[in-house]
Amino acid sequence: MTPKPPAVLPGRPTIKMIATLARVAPSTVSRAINHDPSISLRTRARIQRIAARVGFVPNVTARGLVTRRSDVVALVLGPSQNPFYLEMIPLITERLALRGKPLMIVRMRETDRIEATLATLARHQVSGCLIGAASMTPEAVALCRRFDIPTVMVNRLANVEGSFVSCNNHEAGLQVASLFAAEGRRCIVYVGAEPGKATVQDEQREAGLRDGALGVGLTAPQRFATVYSYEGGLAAARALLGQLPGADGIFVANDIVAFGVLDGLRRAGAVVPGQMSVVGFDDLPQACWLGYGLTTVRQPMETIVEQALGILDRQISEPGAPAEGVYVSAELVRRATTLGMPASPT
Amino acid sequence: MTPKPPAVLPGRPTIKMIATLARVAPSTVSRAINHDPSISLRTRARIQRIAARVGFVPNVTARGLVTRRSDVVALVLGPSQNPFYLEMIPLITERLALRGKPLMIVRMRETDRIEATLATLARHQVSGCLIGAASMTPEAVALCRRFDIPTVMVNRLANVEGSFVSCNNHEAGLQVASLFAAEGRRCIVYVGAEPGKATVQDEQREAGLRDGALGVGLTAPQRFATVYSYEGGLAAARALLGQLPGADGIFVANDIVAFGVLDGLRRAGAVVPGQMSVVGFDDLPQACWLGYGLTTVRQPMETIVEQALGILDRQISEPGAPAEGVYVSAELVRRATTLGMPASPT
DNA sequence: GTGGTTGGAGCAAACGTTTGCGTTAGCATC
DNA sequence: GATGCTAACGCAAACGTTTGCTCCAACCAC
Repeated sequence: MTPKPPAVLPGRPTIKMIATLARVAPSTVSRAINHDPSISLRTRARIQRIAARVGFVPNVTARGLVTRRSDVVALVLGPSQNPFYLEMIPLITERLALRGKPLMIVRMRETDRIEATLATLARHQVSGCLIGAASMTPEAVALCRRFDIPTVMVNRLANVEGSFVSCNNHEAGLQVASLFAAEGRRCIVYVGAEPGKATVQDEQREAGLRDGALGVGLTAPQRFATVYSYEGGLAAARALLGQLPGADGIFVANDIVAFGVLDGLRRAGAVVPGQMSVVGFDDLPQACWLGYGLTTVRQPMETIVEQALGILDRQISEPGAPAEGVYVSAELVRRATTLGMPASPT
Repeated sequence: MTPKPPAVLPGRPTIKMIATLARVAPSTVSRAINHDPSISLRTRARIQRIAARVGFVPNVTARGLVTRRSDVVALVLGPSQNPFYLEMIPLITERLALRGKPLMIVRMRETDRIEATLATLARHQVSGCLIGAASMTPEAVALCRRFDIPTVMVNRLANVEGSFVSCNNHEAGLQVASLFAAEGRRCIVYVGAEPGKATVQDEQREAGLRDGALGVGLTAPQRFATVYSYEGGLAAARALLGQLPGADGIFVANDIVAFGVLDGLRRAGAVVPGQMSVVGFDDLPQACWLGYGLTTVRQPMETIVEQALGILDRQISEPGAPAEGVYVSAELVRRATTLGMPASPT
């Protein structure tokens, strides 16, 4: 009957309600809330007081409509089983919380195309996007530009333009090679991804190992391919012992596989590190558990995340900013699966 | 000079552009895209063809403004170190992807109040919310209602109203007790959270263990408190061996602590399971690694997630729906840290 | 031929903010 | 006492969708 009651009280408080309550214009409320200096401190304080009293919560959806930003940062993950990327999530959310931004996770299944995934991000007007375990294509990069989504690839390299932050895989490979050499290892192998699934990272790690090995007069390390999982590591260990019994130094592309390799070797009776050294990559929390003590290349996750978000910040604040690429250096952490640990105190 | 060029081509395609392209009204485009049956199949197809051709991506921000929904589901996590909740993320994102919804992660730090966190969700108009490792308060529940955010607590119980899905912790405790009894254990202990940090879940697990133990004539299990981490487990093992050397059956509140307990026991020379049984909770992937072989209570994560999302679906589609609570039953997975494994074939 | 139905599409008003400009009052300047 | 300046605020038009109506033909039964 009554076409519409004025409705000043019901539902969630909006800027308009506060405006009428404070007897100012909605625009003034908006500016007051956003600390616009062109509003006098008196009114600003008064409005903020009222806003707090009625429990006002700004609607970012409405804001996003006009600013074309949602304050949300997306992390796109591939189907990878590697817990490294999961471990990154708490860190990212924490750092983002400092900026008042939430994190949106988008996971790609094996069959999903990155282009479709980016469309999802575009729908939600994310203000930035981190590419985790997933690969960019030149078309995807174009889409990002078209949709105006600042993007940085974290820990992924690809032969495409764009910002990235990655650790120096080649250098890490060199370090591992020289560790093996210092231990007197003669027959080095690299355990990596199956053909066609190797990323640029993998290749660089392997290349580093190879270059390092050749540099000290060793033969080029043989390559064993396996699926990236604990079970894949078990299988790799079996294959390796069967096909190359003389192997005495193993560099595994990531920790999760390395744990499998280690357990596989032990089950087969191989003595680590006496007979054989094992080095992983990532430094997952489990690496320092007593049962493993895995020597591994530590990716400085905090630094990586910090840098990635920093780049994103810049790309967001000045849209035309050029792409940035930064390498952070990885650190070899020596534990029980290689020789020569400095004698432990006591 | 010219006040504004018609601008039919630039920027991201909108419903209006498609409307002019197809010579229909914007509303018709909207309905066509959303499969509204009141649009003839001919026009619908024609519009969809055009939309696809120009690469139209609907703007959920604009939609959210009117529908007051964003299609985003939030998962709020506490500061817990337990990887169980991280493992849940891929599963949730996958299931949500089927529904075309992305996942937003909101992490609470130790000092954050859940009420503030919910405000964040309200800003973003999330259409639903899963409470993971974090505790609800009655005020928080009220806020959810006020903000109209359907909420389900997953794997968390609290003495508040609201939907939840949880595994039957008490029953699991009983199972563990009877396993210990069948093994002839006499001195059972429970390793749980520090005082004040125990959740209802913890208490139920412990209560189940106690009830089971008393039921078969054992004394009530002693309780050891520790921080929920691997290192906490190590410490608990040390304390336990020192204070209660006669202990022969340990039920640990979760796997991550159990791994620490196990390693701590081994380091101290205790023989597992000969001298002592160890049972964990969660069935993390590491539990079946060769180095551990942890007997543990498996939380059926798939079922839990499926149920939680199902409840959420219902709460979203019919806003007034009553709260639902479902218990799923946990399954004891016997491995190497308890006796009596069925003889392995071969 | 009339009146009633109905399928298909358009109109226009929201939804809650932001923001470029326009307006006002107060004050100092000459 | 006009003029100019500035600080403080109001107006109104966006932003891209959705949705309750209205409207118009075309069809049906009588």
